[in-house]
Amino acid sequence: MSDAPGTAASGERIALVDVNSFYVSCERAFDPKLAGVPVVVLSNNDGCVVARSDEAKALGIKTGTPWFQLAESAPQVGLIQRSSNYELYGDLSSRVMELLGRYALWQEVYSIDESFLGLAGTPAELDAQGATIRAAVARHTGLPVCVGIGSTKTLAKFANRIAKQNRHLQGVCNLDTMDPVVVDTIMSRVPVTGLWGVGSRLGVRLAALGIESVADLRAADPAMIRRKFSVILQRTVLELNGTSCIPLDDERADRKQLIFSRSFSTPVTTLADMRQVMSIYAQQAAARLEREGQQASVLTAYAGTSHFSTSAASFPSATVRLAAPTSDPVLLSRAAVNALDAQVVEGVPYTKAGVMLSGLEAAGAQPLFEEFVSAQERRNLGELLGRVTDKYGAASIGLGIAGMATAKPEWTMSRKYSSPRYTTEWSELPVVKAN
DNA sequence: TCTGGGGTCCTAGGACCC
DNA sequence: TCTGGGGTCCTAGGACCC
Repeated sequence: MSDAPGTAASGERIALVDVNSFYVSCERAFDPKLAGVPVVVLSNNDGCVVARSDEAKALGIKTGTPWFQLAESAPQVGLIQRSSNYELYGDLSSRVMELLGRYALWQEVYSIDESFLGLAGTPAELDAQGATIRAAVARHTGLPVCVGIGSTKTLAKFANRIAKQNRHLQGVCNLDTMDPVVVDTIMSRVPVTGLWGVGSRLGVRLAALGIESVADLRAADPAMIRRKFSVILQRTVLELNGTSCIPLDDERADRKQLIFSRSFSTPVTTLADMRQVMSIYAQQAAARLEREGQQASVLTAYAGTSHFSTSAASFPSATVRLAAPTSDPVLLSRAAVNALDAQVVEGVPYTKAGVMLSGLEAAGAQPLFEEFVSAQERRNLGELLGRVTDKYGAASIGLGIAGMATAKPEWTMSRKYSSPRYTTEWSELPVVKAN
């Protein structure tokens, strides 16, 4: 088992470390007023709840709740809201990840607030390592983490969930040092949809077979699961039984697609405005592509009306294959604008739009042809735009109809409750006073 | 009035080729 | 009425994740 490809070596265990209520914890790390009170962080456009403090959870607030439904009663219940501040979260994330890496044999950063770590030692030593990691992150970043330890990724994820839900474990759950009878009991109480990889759709289909708890799925026949569901769910069954089959991804593969998508603060109803949207979004996407050293060969431009609107729905979308892989903002912008032109209907209230780039590959290959500008000049232009926007913000420079630095278009995203960029902007550094 | 954004993987089916 | 058998590539859709 432990010698199979992609599994932890003998004696090794997998830890899953994640930050509790990550976005809320980031806000709290810089604003003491937020400690101990219900706090929610909102999605772009201050649309809906994406992170909740324990106190907010205790108020019964669910992830995805639209802010407008909470706004009125918020002052009465003492609920505080923040717009999402991705610069802050991204910066704290990299600090946490760097720190975690110091304690591990290997590390796979799984998301903005989660990392798998390879640990070695006796079960008791692993308990101690978990506590050490937790204390170190708290001391260096002010963020609370939980640590789940198991012999497979799925079990580590499960252990992490147990650590979060049971205060007395003090943030660390090691399945190897728990009484197996207790583990069985917990597994028979946790619904199968609480597992990594089992969502609500699978939950319904599994329930029809009488598989409702984690323990039920662990006891299921892997071959039957494979037949009736998929290899993915079969892997989950095997992993629950201690056989590692989800490979480690310590080398982050290049991404395969890139999406720049936003909802508007006010609907876009004219073709002229939509052209501007497409131009700006495509340039944003191009800038990311440039930063990652990649090129795209396929572009999809899309827009849509509100899913909550009662008037006729409209979801125009067009995909174009580019003449050659590119990260050139000029070409991508032109492609995006042209792609959607024929499908956008004047007068329809579009509430969101996006540009998706796919067929990505590493940059470096020479373009197959040149138009008016040489490839080298184009590269320089893309890099220049990237450098300027990195330094002065996305609105500081743009091509053609996207160059609107003086008047921000009315539809641009709103973030009314944003905290300062404490760690990434000199002028917004927190000020500490000692008395 | 007001409801996010960004990814991955697997599977089935069609186009096309020999 | 009979009307092969593969293989590959691509895409759309479904499901999941944070």
